[in-house]
Amino acid sequence: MAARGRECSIADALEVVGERWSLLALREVLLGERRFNQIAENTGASRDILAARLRKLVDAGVLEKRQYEDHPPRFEYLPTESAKALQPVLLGLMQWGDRFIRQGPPPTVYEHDCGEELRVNSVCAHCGEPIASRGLHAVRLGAVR
Amino acid sequence: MAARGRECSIADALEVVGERWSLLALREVLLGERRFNQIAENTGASRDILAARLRKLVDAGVLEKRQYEDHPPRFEYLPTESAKALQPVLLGLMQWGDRFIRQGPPPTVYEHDCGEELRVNSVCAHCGEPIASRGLHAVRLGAVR
DNA sequence: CCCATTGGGTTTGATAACACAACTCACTCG
DNA sequence: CGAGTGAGTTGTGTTATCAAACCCAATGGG
Repeated sequence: MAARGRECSIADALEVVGERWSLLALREVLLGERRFNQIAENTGASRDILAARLRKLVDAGVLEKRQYEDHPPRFEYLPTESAKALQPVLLGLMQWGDRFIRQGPPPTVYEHDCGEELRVNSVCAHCGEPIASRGLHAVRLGAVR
Repeated sequence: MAARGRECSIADALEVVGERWSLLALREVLLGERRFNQIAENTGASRDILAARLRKLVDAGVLEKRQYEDHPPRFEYLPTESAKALQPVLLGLMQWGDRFIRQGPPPTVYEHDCGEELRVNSVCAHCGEPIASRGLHAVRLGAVR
């Protein structure tokens, strides 16, 4: 698709999860939904598009499609390591939506195993300091094609 | 648009930044690009779509459009607090792309003010532990409309 | 003066993505 | 036998996206 523009892993990531419904389908799988009909209902995606998106996510290794019944054939979608690694991004997006887009209280609340309501903090893996826009700068950039 | 599906801030967030080019335009603004032509070239977006996306981001309060010259009128796009708050999400997406989608070395590298190459860690704001998929569970969910 | 260039878009016409409902297939259950 | 479930696919429109061309105001060079 987009063969132009800056070479960038954000762009690459969006090739896989950047289409409408992809991230919402992923949200449902990470919430524990595994079946096509449930994912369709909970996201609101139309069935044909959802089928295409799930196929793409499976092809990209984000989901695993597993047959859990032979007669009749029935399938479920499971999160891979790749999907689980994306969960903090989803949570970050959710928190951003809670704060800057939504009006009213957050519709979805998570609890961390420490017992408290979850709020995600993004910190530098080296020094542990929270990441702020002005505390970082790009030292190498992808070339613009 | 999507009036159906689970009530969810991820879905709300995607209404604003979920379309193709929105996040890439935001990436450029956060990298310091401010002018329409530069953003168009660096993302690869076509000019009409980019104009629509930028308008939407401005309307949603993610970017600020400022006139920096009167004759002829010239504009620049600046990141608001909302945009800056989204940067950790962008970085998370970039890191995920680096690790699970890309082959080869990361095209873009950031440095944190602590002097080290930036890697983002998502931790629980309360206990400071890294967030793993199995260390959390939803305690309240948005209703499915 | 005349022409090209820059900046910031809008218009146009073709192509691709999407939405919605209906349909299929392979069963199971009452 | 008929209804229901699960997991899609097919058919038919509508909408969005794309690339290229165009517009306008000003500025710079010959």
